[in-house]
Amino acid sequence: MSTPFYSIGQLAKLAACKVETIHYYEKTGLMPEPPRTEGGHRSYALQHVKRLNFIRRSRELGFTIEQIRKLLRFIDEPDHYCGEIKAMAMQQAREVQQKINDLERLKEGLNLMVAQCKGQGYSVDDCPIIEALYIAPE
Amino acid sequence: MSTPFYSIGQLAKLAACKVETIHYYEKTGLMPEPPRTEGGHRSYALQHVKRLNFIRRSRELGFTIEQIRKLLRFIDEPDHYCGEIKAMAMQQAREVQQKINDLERLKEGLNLMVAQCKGQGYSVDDCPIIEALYIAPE
DNA sequence: ATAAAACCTATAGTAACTACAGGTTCAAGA
DNA sequence: TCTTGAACCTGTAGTTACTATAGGTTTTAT
Repeated sequence: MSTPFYSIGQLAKLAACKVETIHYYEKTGLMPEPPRTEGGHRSYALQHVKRLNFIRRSRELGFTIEQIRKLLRFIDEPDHYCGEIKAMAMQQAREVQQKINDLERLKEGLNLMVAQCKGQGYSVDDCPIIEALYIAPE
Repeated sequence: MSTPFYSIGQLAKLAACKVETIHYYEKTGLMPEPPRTEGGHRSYALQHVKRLNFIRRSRELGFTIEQIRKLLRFIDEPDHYCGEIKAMAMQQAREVQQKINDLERLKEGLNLMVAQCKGQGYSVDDCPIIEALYIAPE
């Protein structure tokens, strides 16, 4: 079996993120400062791979760094309970729904404009898209 | 009737954006450098109100500054035709749809986690949300 | 005339990274 | 063992679209 230590490049591959991002997470305290080799290279263990995966997947779900910091505190301190984490996930789901609603309205507006636009061959002066955006005050 | 000149503060109110944002748009070339008063204050006319409204509404529809710069070039140069603008609006609609799809998947993931979580009273060790995020390699 | 509100410029800060520059260490082949 | 190239190191600057602050000047209203 191989030793359970990973270079930062290996960690990056295992958790599907970039080396620079790991540096950044370390600087901002999401990832711990790992032990180093003689020469000063970072040396990671399996727990780091797990933690970084957690961070990446949380980012993919739209959590901000600050929210993830909070989630990690819940995990790091063993006296916290699941309720707080559930509440955060529910809140996050609500925010995502809100964003979806906004984008749906936005899409409506765009489609309306596109439908009305005669397209090629007509000058910008007659373009209803421009019209729609260029609302003159009074 | 009043003179058709507006201070930057009045312009900001008429186009529903902040004074600092107008400064920023000027620096980055979206808004032109307007004439000044004796004392050096910016003096705007109706065309500026229209242009700033155009920019704001385009931003609300999710266009980036670079895209708006392009749209404004189409408008500023009288030899362009509506087709290019229609194409940009359609492309934008496609991108918005893509974002909506991504967020829908994300919401699914969150709701699944929330549904499985027993909540209050259970320790973090048993939490399926943590479980779902903390995917161990190997 | 005076004082408050609005304006001016320039710089730094925000989120979450990404991309250098210029140097050091590690791993593999000859 | 030596060498070379890949991977690593630190630190700083750039990205997007603004927002905020500081410290000073002009305008406007009383």
